[in-house]
Amino acid sequence: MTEAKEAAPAMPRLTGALEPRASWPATGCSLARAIDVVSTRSAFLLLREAFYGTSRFDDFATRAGISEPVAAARLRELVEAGLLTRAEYREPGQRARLAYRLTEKGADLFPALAALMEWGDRWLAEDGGPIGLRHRDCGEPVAVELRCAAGHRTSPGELDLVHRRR
Amino acid sequence: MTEAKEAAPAMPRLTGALEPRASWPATGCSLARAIDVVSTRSAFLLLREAFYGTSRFDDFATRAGISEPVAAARLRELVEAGLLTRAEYREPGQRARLAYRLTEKGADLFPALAALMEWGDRWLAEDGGPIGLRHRDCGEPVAVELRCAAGHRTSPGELDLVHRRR
DNA sequence: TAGCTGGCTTGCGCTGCCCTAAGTCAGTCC
DNA sequence: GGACTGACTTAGGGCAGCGCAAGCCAGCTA
Repeated sequence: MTEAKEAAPAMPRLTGALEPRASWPATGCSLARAIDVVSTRSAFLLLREAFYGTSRFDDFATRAGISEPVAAARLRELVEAGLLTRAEYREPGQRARLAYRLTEKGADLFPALAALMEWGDRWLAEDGGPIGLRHRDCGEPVAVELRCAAGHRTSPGELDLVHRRR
Repeated sequence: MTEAKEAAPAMPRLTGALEPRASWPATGCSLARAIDVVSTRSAFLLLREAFYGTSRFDDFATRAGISEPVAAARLRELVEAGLLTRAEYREPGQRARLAYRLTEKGADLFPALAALMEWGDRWLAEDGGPIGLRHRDCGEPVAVELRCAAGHRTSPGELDLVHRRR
């Protein structure tokens, strides 16, 4: 809540057929499609728990802090969307249970969740947030970065948006 | 919809006070807080347009493909949350208009949106998605990466989750 | 002064997300 | 064979997000 003397952050630049913005519709936008898959708060929280290693129905509901009907509905949707799989497993002397596990498609959302969490740590938490990521091999903190294929670390202002051939 | 012979992707590991997961609640989770700020589809789409350089009310509504009442409500919320600012500007001979611009806080969400878009490109688009990011200086494509402070590129399976001192 | 335009607001009704509370059902444990 | 547990489903109701269709107002243009 400091006084905003905003220095208008630099943004990506539209290039080629994308310029001006008014000349094209955003149909087929991959961001919109991604949001259609994980739009709800409950879906995000269930995925968070999946990344924390949760696999059982009741654990998902209580740890994500959502009701069982919502957990059931959302887990079903995430399975249908291919982000989770249900696998039967049986501990000795126990009856068969269902475990929900991330598929490769679901696991590949990790950077997006990590980026959101990092933003929340930076802008919404008083103390930097309760949970951090560390590289196991070297113990250093891990952050989300935008890098080009040549290895340069980039900021949004250094980027061009390009229209891919279709 | 291929047959799932999933090889269970490696996930981050809980360490220290975070292990086992059942021993702590996720109160104060930065991901949950971030989602509370930008939970709705319309908020994401408006932010997308802000990153594309849109600044006027009508343009936001039509380019994001949402109705004006929703655009008005969501823009107001995003301003209140500090992601956008309203600035009056006047072109010569025109009356004053309002421009919505990203604040530093809003602009800092770019990696998260880029990560979601990248995921959508990879898993939901047939052809890799309509829009790509390039590094202006070298022309190389840009991707979201998880890197530790020592510069190592990491995958989720190489990460530890740690509890930050409070 | 009358019209036009940008930037909204208001009033509807629909749908979807979410909650609580209660019920179901299969398999184990005692 | 009765209780228990995990994994759900069903029922009922509230509220939020959304679209459509109007309406409103300030300032500029004619």
